[in-house]
Amino acid sequence: MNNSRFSISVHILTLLASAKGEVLTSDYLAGSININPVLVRKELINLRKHNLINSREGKNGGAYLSKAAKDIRLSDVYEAVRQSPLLGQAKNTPNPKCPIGRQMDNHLTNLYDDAERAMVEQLRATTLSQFLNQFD
Amino acid sequence: MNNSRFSISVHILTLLASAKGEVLTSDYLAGSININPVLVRKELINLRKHNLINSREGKNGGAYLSKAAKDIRLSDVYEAVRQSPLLGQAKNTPNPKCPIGRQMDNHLTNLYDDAERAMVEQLRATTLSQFLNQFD
DNA sequence: CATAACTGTAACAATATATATTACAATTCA
DNA sequence: TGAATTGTAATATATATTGTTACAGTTATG
Repeated sequence: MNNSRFSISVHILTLLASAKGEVLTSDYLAGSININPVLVRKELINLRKHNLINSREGKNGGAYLSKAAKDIRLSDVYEAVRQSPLLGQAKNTPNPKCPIGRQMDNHLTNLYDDAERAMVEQLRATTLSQFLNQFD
Repeated sequence: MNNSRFSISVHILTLLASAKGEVLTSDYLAGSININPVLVRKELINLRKHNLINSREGKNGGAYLSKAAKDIRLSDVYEAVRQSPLLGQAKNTPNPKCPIGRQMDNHLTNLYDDAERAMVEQLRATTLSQFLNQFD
């Protein structure tokens, strides 16, 4: 990952889980997270695309979880916000004339896949419900 | 991590391991990686600080591994370039008035520590020597 | 001992990415 | 119909990454 989208999405989902089915507005969510409401709405759209939340337009609209918090694993959240490999591949293209350089990307990609998989497995161990239960 | 420094450092170390003790110049390394030599020199300084390489100034100068490739684990490289948690904490400070928001950073930090630890353990499984052996 | 080949390092420029803001159409409730 | 809200685009601002230039300091070697 590259930014703080995972943090923001976990924060949103934790708030929704604590709301027990009530809808929360993007303004309310943004107020707790302390970021711009438009960013929250963008994240909500992404989370909805990944079937983690639903939202309602119009007056009394807002967002709510689309399934029970115990059925959402933090790995699901990670996968929803993931856009590029965890360990940043360099932008440059290694020199194809160099026998090491020209194979580097392949081997690094394999290595990164394994490393990222290990991390996702760890995230899979925690459900949203468990995460929420840690809060007082 | 945030950038491609891990990739660059692994690339550098792989080239040095393949050179079997011969020194390589930052210009040569930069040519294989296809980045600016100054960036390579900066990475070399960091790798040296972490006791992975040594370097010699002046004519016929350059860099070389400071220990056997089999004694360098890819987790060592990760730790050398690591500067911030793997999963980016958001820049914003959650609203301290929100009972969820005010505890969020703590719980996220614990979560991230566990996730990152799992990934580092996976990297620890591969030595630089093993990584190099994958190349034709 | 002069010269060429290097590293070390600072200062700065360019580019890319992330985040924030503004604005407003579309939707829904009451 | 009016108020509250999402959805979304366009644009601005901030921050981070990467690249460049320049040059002082170091070392090997003829």
